[in-house]
Amino acid sequence: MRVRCPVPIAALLQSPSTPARQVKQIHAQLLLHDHPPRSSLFFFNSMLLAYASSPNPSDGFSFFATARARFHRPNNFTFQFLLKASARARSLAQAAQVHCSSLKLGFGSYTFLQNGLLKCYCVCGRLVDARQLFDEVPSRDVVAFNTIIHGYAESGDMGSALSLFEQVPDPNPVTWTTMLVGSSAAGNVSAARRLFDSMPEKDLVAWNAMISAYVQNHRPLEALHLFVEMQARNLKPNQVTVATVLSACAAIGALDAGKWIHVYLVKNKFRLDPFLGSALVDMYCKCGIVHLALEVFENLREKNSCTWNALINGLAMNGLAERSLEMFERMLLDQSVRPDEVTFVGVLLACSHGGFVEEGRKHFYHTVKEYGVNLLPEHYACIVDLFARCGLLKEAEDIIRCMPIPPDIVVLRALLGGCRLHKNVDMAERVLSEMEAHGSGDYVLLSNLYASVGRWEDVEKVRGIMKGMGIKKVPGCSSIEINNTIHEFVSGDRSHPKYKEILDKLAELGRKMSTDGYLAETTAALYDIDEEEKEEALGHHSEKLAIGFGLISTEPGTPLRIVKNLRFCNDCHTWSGSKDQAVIPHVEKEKERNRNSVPHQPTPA
DNA sequence: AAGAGTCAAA
Repeated sequence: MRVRCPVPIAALLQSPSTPARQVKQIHAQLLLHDHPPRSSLFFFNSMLLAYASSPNPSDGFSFFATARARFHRPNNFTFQFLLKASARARSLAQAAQVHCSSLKLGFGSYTFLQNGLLKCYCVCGRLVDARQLFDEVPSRDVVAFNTIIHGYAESGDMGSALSLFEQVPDPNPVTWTTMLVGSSAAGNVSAARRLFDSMPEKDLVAWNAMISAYVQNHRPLEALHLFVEMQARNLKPNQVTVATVLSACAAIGALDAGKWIHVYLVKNKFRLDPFLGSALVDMYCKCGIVHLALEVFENLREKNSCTWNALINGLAMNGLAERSLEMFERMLLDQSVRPDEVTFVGVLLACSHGGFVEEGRKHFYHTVKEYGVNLLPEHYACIVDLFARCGLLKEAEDIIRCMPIPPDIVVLRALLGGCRLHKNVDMAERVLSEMEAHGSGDYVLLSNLYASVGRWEDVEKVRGIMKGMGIKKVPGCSSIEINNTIHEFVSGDRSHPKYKEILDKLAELGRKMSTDGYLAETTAALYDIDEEEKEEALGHHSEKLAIGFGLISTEPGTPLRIVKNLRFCNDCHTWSGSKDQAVIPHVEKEKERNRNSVPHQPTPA
């Protein structure tokens, strides 16, 4: 590459899509060619910006240090980009140094630099210092407000965020969106929605933020509603919109909607970046269509660890343990990605589903360390589940005793499940008393265990305790997609306008999946049988993961429902449905909303 | 030439 024509190179450096490798090439070229000092500052600033925006922002500092002479007299842009590098590298020390030099050269009153420093304080979690700077600066523009409001929101201090928000003289869409996202992160979707509705002008980012707020708060149906509304208003979705909506489809198991998005983004020539690729792979896996997930994955030009993780976890979730582990092997061969915590959740899950004790042991004790991955509660849950399921109850319990973090309820439940499976009453009682210390126990499981070893008196005792505590079987909820429309359905609700169609669809899906497990699930859904009968019907399949339809338990007090995407969770030994079913804190509000259907655009031919 | 807000995997 020649450095004869400077302007395109500057443009190249400023473009976020220029790969880091190319930046380095340009860097080398720039150093080779001796530019006249007057024009070179511009290019060196551009280089600096490119480094500051790269995945390794601290390269900016080394570049600045080695090429210091070329920056003969740094200007405000130089400092601006150095501050950007400091913020992205989360380096307060660098920021302070840059700030000092900028003061010496007389840039103290530059608003861009003040805001840059403010940003550094915020991303480093120094909200008190940030606030002090903010209060001292005479020229606070809206960017300064947005920056510190974002800082407060990120740190969970919505009170301070709100009080500043009320002082912004002229809030812009960025200000509103910052508040919206903060409210959403605090779990306050209705506040987020109020902000969204109050925004004088909503741009695409604001729509994306609101859609995302719904997804992140386990309300994917409303996310899809909003997406439809957005299109009705002729707003063109972008990559971000599409990735968010795909995750909503994945969460609710909306396959047709997900396919529609897939067609949409191909037709509109969206670049399949790792974000979109991962979202597609995940959506197809969660909808149980593994071959489409694989097809998308193999055709992706860019993959990152999330993409690999989506597939490895997706295969494991779908019970394809060997394929999942094969993919993991392939990932290890790919030099451009490294396995992380999430990868190993998938790997251990696969071992657990496949009953691969040796392989699980190897990964848990060795591979994880090889790649410097921290063991999370999820990893412990998987390995304990694997051992406990295979009858290695002692080893499973030993792992729990040696955990550097206190065992959570999920790990204990995994062990308890093994106790039940292998009829170890003593250990079960021990585990259960520990679970009670966490404020929860699994009495249904204990009662089943007593029953399985014929200790009927104990069964009665446990049932008595359950009755006394008001514990009863809790109902579930579901959604189902028929003709591009998602219906929410309460199991056994024969007055549902689509009752007949829903039953037909369930039967059709049962036939399509055509394995005993799925059929049993379908049957359970059709006849509205209870948990115990379902377990009977499922037989040995209840030990495996199943994706289909069935009954699900969620919050006490909500009606029994059919759930789509039903799967058996090895970690917690419970049946669960789509993510949004897991948390339903808005029972009252949900009654107010029209929850029966989501219209979707017809799938293009 | 640049600063603030939105996206994927458990």
